[in-house]
Amino acid sequence: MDQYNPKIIEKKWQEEWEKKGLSSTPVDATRDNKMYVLPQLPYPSGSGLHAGHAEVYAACDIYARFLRMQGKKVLQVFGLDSFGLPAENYAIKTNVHPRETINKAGEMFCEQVRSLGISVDWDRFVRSSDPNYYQWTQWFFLLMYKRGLAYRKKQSVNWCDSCKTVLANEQVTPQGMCERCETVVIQKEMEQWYLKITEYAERLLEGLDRIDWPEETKQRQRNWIGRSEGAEILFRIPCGTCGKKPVGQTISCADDKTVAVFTTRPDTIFGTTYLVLAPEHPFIQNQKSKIKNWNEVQAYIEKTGKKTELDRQIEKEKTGVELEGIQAINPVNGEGIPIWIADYVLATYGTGAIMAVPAHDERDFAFAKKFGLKIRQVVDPTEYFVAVDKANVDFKKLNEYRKTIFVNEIVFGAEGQFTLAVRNKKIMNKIVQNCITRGGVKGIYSSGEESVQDWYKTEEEKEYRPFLDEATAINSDFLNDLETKEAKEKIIQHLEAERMGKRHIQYKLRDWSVSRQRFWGAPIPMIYNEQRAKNKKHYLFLHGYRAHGSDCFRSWLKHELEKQGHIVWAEDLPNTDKPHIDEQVDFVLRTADLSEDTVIVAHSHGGGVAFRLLEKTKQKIAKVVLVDCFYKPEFTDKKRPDVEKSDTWTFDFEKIRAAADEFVIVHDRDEKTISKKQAEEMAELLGARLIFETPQERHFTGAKEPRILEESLVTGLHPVSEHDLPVLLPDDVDFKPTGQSPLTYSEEFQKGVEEQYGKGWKREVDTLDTFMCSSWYYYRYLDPHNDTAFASKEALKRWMPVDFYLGGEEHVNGHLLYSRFFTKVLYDAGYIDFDEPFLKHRHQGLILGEDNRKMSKRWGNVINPTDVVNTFGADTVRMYEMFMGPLEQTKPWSTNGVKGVRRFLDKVWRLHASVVRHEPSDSESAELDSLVHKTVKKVTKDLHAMSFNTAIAKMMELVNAMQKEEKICQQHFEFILLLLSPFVPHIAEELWAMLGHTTSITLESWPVFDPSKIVDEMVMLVLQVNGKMRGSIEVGRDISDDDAKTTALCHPNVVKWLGGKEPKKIIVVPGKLVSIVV
RNA sequence: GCCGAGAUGGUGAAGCUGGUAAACACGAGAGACUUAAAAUCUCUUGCCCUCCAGGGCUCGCGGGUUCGAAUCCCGCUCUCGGCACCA
Repeated sequence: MDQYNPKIIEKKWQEEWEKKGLSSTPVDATRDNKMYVLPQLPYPSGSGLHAGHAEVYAACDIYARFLRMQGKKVLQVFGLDSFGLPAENYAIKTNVHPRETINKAGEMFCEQVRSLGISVDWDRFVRSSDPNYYQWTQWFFLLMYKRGLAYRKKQSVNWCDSCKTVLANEQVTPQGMCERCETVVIQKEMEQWYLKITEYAERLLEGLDRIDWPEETKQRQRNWIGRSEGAEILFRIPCGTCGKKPVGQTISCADDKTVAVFTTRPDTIFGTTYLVLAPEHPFIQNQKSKIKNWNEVQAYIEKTGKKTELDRQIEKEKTGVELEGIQAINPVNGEGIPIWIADYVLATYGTGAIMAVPAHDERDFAFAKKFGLKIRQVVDPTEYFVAVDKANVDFKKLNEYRKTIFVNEIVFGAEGQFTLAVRNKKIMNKIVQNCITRGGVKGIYSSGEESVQDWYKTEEEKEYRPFLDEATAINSDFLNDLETKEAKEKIIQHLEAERMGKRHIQYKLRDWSVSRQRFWGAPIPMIYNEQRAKNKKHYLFLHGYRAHGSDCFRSWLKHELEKQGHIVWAEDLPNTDKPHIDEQVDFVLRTADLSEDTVIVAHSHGGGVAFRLLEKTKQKIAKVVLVDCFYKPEFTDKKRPDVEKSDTWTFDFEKIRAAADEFVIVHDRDEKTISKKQAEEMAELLGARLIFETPQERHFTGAKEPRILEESLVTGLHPVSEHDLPVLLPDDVDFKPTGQSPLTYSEEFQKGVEEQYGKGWKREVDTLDTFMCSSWYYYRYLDPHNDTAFASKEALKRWMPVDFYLGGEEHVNGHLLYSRFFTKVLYDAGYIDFDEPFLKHRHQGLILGEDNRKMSKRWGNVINPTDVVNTFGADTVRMYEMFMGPLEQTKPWSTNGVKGVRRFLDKVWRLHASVVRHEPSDSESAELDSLVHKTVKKVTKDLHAMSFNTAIAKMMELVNAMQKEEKICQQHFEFILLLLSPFVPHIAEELWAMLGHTTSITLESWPVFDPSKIVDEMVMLVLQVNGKMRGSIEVGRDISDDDAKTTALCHPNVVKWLGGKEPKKIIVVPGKLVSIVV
């Protein structure tokens, strides 16, 4: 017989499988029998496949093959994440087009992956840089835009000066470096596209509880999202000239300003002794004229602005400058307090301003101490002590308490004596009642008492440190004596009633910046018209039922817009109490002019007026913003007796749609009168951008809503029509980085845009972050050739969600979070009926070099899996990587280990020579028969649990046992081949064929064990005397407990160790042991 | 500083809801086959005392619960990962 030669058989079977289409996706999959196995999308780097990739593909493939044999309909596909920086950087160096580089690298990568023998459906292969792929990446961007989740904003961003691009927060290392090139990242003010992932913060948190992911990974996402509960509180800054002092809501002077702060401890507001603003806070520039030490302030702002993230970390000493000449008023007691700016307050978190409570916050304390600011305690820092005997404490209960509350435990004094120190008198009493038994309490003291002070505080500790715990409020007026929890509740209610603050939940998560000033990515499918954006606009405000031109947000907005030089028309419409839209439209047409720079802002009932107006006019206008509008009255006549009947509200939406460049619908998320559904319908009719918002006041009835109006009033910006996708990457591009997007200089790129959209319109020249490509690729696998949708409804329903996803830990707060976000957006938009993409997710462990260091060219310890495939065979590589240790664990490579696995496969090969055709009972021991069935059981269980290493160990055990037999029956050999086939498909297939089979082993069913054969007739009973093992006996499986006891007591070793004493107690664990206590 | 994961032979690691710690593999040692080497096969291999028999010790450290703890509880040490002036 021939030698085992993987080089020949592996190639042979790979071709055979492909020819027969054995890895094609089954057509008869249903939601119940399907399994979607997903290896993470790789970037095909020039260095090719590395050991970690091989681990992922091997593990997924073993699992997929196993599932197929179990009758599941498996989808397994492979693709490439082929947009991105490395190819572009290479292009800059060599002037070779990135498409060429990446296609070449991709082909090589695919070749390497194929050589591992993985059973993926190659017909569904996708590449994110192919136009029929990125067309849909662009489609997702438009979906986000239409739903108000994509917006453009100028703000400070992470800039890598070497890559010449903006980076997402997720792409900046903790040291403040660019993830890719390790250049120090700087902050730069730039206009950028963002995706509003923050909108989904709460749902991204909530969804984590429903998915099977590593607990650690979920925790990391929770931390990254960073939810804190607290309050936003308004502090008034009086004008300083009129001399009046505002208290709470009372407005003393029209020139008073307010600054909002966020705090998680609103209960400590009476301890606020100063405010601190971030140096970038816009309020500061606003107050330039009033700040007496402006030069000093400005110098400080400049100095801190130049600091990099890194500098900020190194510098621990607090710095800051007081804003002289102004002060803030504490809304709860009217006290005037100083305002400082300092860079320990971050502009990007909360409101960029804090109320400083130095007595109860370490950072504020350090700052106050340095600058000599007042410190006022408002939470009682007293510790209460209970002196007791250790023996009298019920530690179990005490530990229960310690899980939830602050209990300090200090041992001191004579032996066995100690005290409990508790921060809170009520809780202390509870502990005394519940946790201290028998002898009871020797005494109760508080830290105020002199005798106690020496017990627990050294001289050094007696000095005040900020006390951060939750306890009882003091020096706090109406909050006094309340516990922190109650005090928080009360102060929030108070502030809300006074309109000086509100409950607020703050997240650390920030919106995802997706623009890149790079060439090799999907173009952002937007067009802009600079002139239109700059033009002075003519705003037309159309108010609602029973309202006036100056009502709700409009008076504030009018003021703002006029300040910017725009013209605002905001007249009262006739008959606001009994509105008729035709009459109102006539009035508008008589008194206002429409032009191509007109923007209509309509509220509520005003929407009807806007629609009729657009029907009647021939003038095309720039934009229509519909705030909480409706296009047909939904309420009954009883509720709104004076509003026209719905039959007069019929509109020609085609005409309306043609009358304006763009429509935006802003809708109160919680609005009851006008349903969300109507807003969605209207958006569909108008092709409008739909932004759901939580206004500060219901139905946008009064408060300023700057964020949303800023975003919805923008003009000169358009999405590319869906039918015009993809926006193709042009070829005439100079890659050299200039800080401007390379697409800026492409003529080809802008060709035809003006013809189609009008003069002055141009394409957006930035490209999308590659993470956008990889946020949805698992949907494209379902239906990769579809050119009418990213995937058909039918395919989505059949295959999603992903049943098993294997990928790297480095993507926890990037790719994995973004993918969940995309999926939730698709769910909201009605494309899918689930909102978590990956049901079960695991990370492969990092594979280290043989020297236990990270594989790196620098150490010369890189293992190229393809080399190993060439020397030992793909089967060996697959099996070795699984045998190294648990899938999720970091583990070092060992060439000797590889040899060991190859040795094992050689052994299996040689086993074939001993195979004879007969029944198991004819020649072999019953033990081997039993071991075969036990192995089937164990391997099946381990594969379900992804414990590949132990499954392999068990199979090795079986093979070792088989090897000792002179002859083995064919049936047994087939069992082991079937078990091995997911791991080492090539050799299994070859041996299977050598047995005379003409069909592929991959089409066989997974073996089933016979439960009667895995039960041993005789079992070992372990004998213990006083908990120590003293011997063992072999007994029948069905021995009774009494018989077991009797037999055990007769055992010579037991007799010896009993030493003639009478057993006090005998414990029998059936089938396992007898434990005798004397 | 905060959050998380982990620590078992010379090495990678097994060890189920507490019940013979070290399965499987690597490495090492001895032997068989061979002129020799490679390959293969057999045996030994946690540590200590001992010719053997046998005994003692051992899962990072210290306690506790239990007839019995690698496993459960408490405290500590160290290693690795994440976050970090997030109010």
